Amino acid sequence: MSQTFQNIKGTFDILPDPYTDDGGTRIAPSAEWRYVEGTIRDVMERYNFDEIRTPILEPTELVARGVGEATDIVQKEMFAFERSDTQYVLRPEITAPVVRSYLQHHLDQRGGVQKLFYIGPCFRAEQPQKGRYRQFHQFGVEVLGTSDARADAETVAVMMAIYDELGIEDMRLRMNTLGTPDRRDEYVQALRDYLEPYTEELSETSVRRLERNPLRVLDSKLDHEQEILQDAPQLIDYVSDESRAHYDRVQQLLSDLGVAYVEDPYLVRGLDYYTETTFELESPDLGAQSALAGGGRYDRLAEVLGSDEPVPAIGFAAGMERLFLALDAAEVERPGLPEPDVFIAALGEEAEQWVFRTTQDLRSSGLHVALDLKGRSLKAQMREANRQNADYTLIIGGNELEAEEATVKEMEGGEQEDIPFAELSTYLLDKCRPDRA
RNA sequence: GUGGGCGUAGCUCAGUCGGUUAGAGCGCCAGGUUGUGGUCCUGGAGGCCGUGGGUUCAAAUCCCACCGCUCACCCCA
Repeated sequence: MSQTFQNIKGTFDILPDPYTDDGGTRIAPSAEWRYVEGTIRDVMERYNFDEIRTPILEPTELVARGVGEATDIVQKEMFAFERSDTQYVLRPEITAPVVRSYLQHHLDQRGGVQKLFYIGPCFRAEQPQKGRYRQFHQFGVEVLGTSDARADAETVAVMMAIYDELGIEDMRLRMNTLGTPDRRDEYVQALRDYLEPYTEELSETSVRRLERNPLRVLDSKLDHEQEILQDAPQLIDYVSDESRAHYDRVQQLLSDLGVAYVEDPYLVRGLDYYTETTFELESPDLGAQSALAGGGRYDRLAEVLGSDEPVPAIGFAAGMERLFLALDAAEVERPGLPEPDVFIAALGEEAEQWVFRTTQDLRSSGLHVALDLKGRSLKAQMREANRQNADYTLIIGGNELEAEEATVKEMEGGEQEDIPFAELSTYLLDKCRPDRA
């Protein structure tokens, strides 16, 4: 290999053409990213979400609080650094930044409920492995300023709509409620009491979790632990009547919308500011990395971030890389490179000059026009036109300049006709872009 | 941090009981009469065989070290 630079480990370049990275993952071409992002934006717009863009750089403290001091993310998996006594972090997720922005700019004063969506890169410092990058890309929404069950339902609905719109069908939506922190404490106590006698049989991980983050024990993937958990107390039996009613309402709304889901009492989140509804979307096609998106209510986060007033809120976050895996698995058709309407081939210096100028004119009129920039032979220019899949190729040489007519070749069939220079743009627009003609 | 795998052309990969000038397919470039693409034919460019050291008459091939990449474990917003 040569001595040039390499991209940072765990990052990847998005190129005009698709390729396979060293880990064997297909990296989608830029046109596909554009298409997918465009579709996400379209659906978001239809659901009346407004875009928010926050900096990639945030104060470390914001993320530490927003994600939870005790979590591994904050402990060791963030890109954090110091400069002139300020602690910076490359954001590992976008919920805390959005809430920060909401509070900072008093977005509640825009009136009504704030329905925001975002899409952009995030960072983790963890060891990269297959499909898990240090720079990855997320999209999601945050609905701030209401605890109404309809906000929960709309959040789930817009998430589902995006995957539907993109043509991903094999999905499973799991839902649960966490209730409120006070009731959860009671539940955690009950869970601890229940698991106490089994301590010997639990894995190291689970014992550690039982200490630090007891709800996550429910996440265990070990069969024998799942057996133990079979008869464990259920969170749902501990939540308040209000929480229960909220959850029922959310479920009813989703059913009304025709959104299918399964209840999963073991779907949990560890931190206190997560409340009430929680959900996760997974695709069985993806094996181990099946989670496409997840979210839930975080009615206490704003206060954790310093707000005097609580800001009830719910959102979801989803990974772009995962989404592409799902699109690949589902063999969903995506657009390729944009192809030129017209390639203009020039023969000789005089023609080159005319072509260069005319190219600009045709572009101004709305056509996608390509030309040779290397002074190559006509044959090479034709080859190039073919490679780029141009619909038409114009051939301009001495004869054409003399007659003031372009030789216009329709590439698929190969027929040629002469079109007077004066009529060129009308002719081509009519053929290639009837909507703009 | 721990364990495994892999580094040969732009890409995918052959080639290792050590032995002429290191190969294929694809891609790229150029020709196959004057100014015409795709298919076909011909030719060409492009490699410090990851780096450094060692063994040997001789190393892509054997040995050692290093570097890089990668997968898995841990963890997962």
